[in-house]
Order: sequence, then structure tokens, then C-alpha cells
Amino acid sequence: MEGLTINEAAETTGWSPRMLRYIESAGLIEPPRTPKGYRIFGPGELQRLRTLRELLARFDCALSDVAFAKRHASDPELRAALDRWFEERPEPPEGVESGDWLSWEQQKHQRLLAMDTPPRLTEPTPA
Amino acid sequence: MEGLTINEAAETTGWSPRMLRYIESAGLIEPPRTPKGYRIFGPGELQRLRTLRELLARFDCALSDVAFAKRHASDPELRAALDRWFEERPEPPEGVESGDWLSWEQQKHQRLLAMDTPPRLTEPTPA
DNA sequence: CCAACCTTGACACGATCGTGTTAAGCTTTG
DNA sequence: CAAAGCTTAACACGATCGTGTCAAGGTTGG
Repeated sequence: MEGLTINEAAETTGWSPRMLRYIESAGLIEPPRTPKGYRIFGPGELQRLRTLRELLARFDCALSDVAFAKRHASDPELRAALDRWFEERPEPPEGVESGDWLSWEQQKHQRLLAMDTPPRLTEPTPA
Repeated sequence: MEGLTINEAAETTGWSPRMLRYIESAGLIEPPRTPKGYRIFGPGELQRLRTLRELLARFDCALSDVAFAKRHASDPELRAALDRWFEERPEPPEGVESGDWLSWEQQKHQRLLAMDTPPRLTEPTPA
């Protein structure tokens, strides 16, 4: 037998066997199986599982977040759409028809500052 | 008034006013405010909101996913950690017999991570 | 001034996530 | 063979998400 069974893997990784199955169902791991269907966890998988634990704790994020990040990493369309959305910023419309948006400049100013300024509470000094 | 109020924005974007506030609380938009605190939605924000709707529908993902993607996009450490995790290969010990599967090129993988001490390993003492 | 609108806060509620537990049925092994 | 271990499926349950709604109070505008 070349690898750990699910209960052994659980002990060395800190996950419960239930969670190991759950993590697999979430698509985050895919341990190989014996001909009869028993999962076998190699050292690489074990390491990945420990790393995953550290990841979730360090960044305080959820399994579903990592699952989505995986999707994000492997689906170029999804990534492109998201990137586009994040870049999209509230700007004045190219062809402003009627003069409805008179004081837009100020809004834009506020928006841009709010957007990529790290948590700052003081009033920014305009150059 | 140079922009739409929350109810007007709701009508043109398809979101409910409640959801517009929720989306803001999730950090996905940050509409500017009047001096008295009323949100004002410019055309850019409205467009973003419609795009967001399309995004969620097209890729069948959740607001929290997009929120996490934003974090992922703006936190290099998080991105690096996730990228490293996805690159980590499980590589089951294929050619190894029952003897020494514990010793193989694991160290290379371990080097990639800032190490913590994983939960101590104890041999499964049959209780 | 008063109706209409905005704001925050809270309660509610179904859906999903994360997790444990248990059941029924194979498999491995002493 | 029987105990122990694995597998899937299912029930349960608290926590969080997504969403509506309602309340209490400030703002706006005719």
C-alpha cells in the first residue's frame, strides 16, 4: 500500500475524514483511488492539505473562496470578465447628451480616491 | 441633483434598493454621497451594476465570490499564496513500492511554503 | 408644513456552507 | 470468519449569504 488511507491522512493533516471528502467534493483535491475505490493520500496531497489549512487560517477565507479562486485561475473567460469589471470605473459618459451631469467632476474625484486608497480616514490633500 | 438616487438606480439596474446597499456593504461599489449622506449613482456606477448582474448570471457565481475575487486582485500576498497552492502538485508516488514512499522529492514542495508546524503526528495507537 | 424619499438598524427566512454523525454495504486483514 | 476500515448517502445543525420588510429618524421639495 503506497499511501495513507483517509483516516490516516486525517490524523496527519488535522482535517477530519468527513472534511477530506468534502474538500474533494469541492474540487480542491482529487486523491487517486485503489481499484476498489479507496482513496490514497500521497505525501504531496498531505502537504497540500496542510498548506490549505494554513491558507484558510492566514487569510481568514473559506473553502468556497478557494474553490472559486481555482475556477478563476482555470477559466480565462471568467478571469477576463472579472478583470474587466474591476477595471470598469464610474466615469463621466463619453457623450453626455443633456447637461444633467454638471458636477460630475467632483464625483469622479471622490470615486477614484475612494477606490484605490487603502483604509484612510483623513481628507486627502489634492495636489 | 446630478445623479440617481438609490430607488431610481434600483429601477434602472434591476437590483433592489436593499441589494444596492448590500452590495455596497460587501465592498463591491462605493457610490459617492451628498453632504447629507444620500447615495448618488452616476452612469458609471449604474453600468457597473448592470455588468455585475450579467457577470453573476453568466458564470453562476455569488456576490461573495466576486468580493473575494476583488480581495484576490488587490492583495498580492493572498494571490501569491493561492497561486502557490494551485501549483503544488499532488504527484502520487507511482513507481514506489511499499517500502519507502515517505522519502521522495517532498522537500522541494515544502520549501515553497512558509512553514508552520503542522499538528503533531502521533502514530495511530489503537485505543 | 407635510408627503415623499433617504439612512441605518433590526427581524425574518430560505438557501448554502462547513461539519458531525449514523446507516447500509463492500473490502481488507488478523 | 469477524473485526476494523473504507465508501456513499442522508439527516442534523449552527453560521453565513442573499433578500424582503419594517421601524425610527433626518432631508427634500412643492
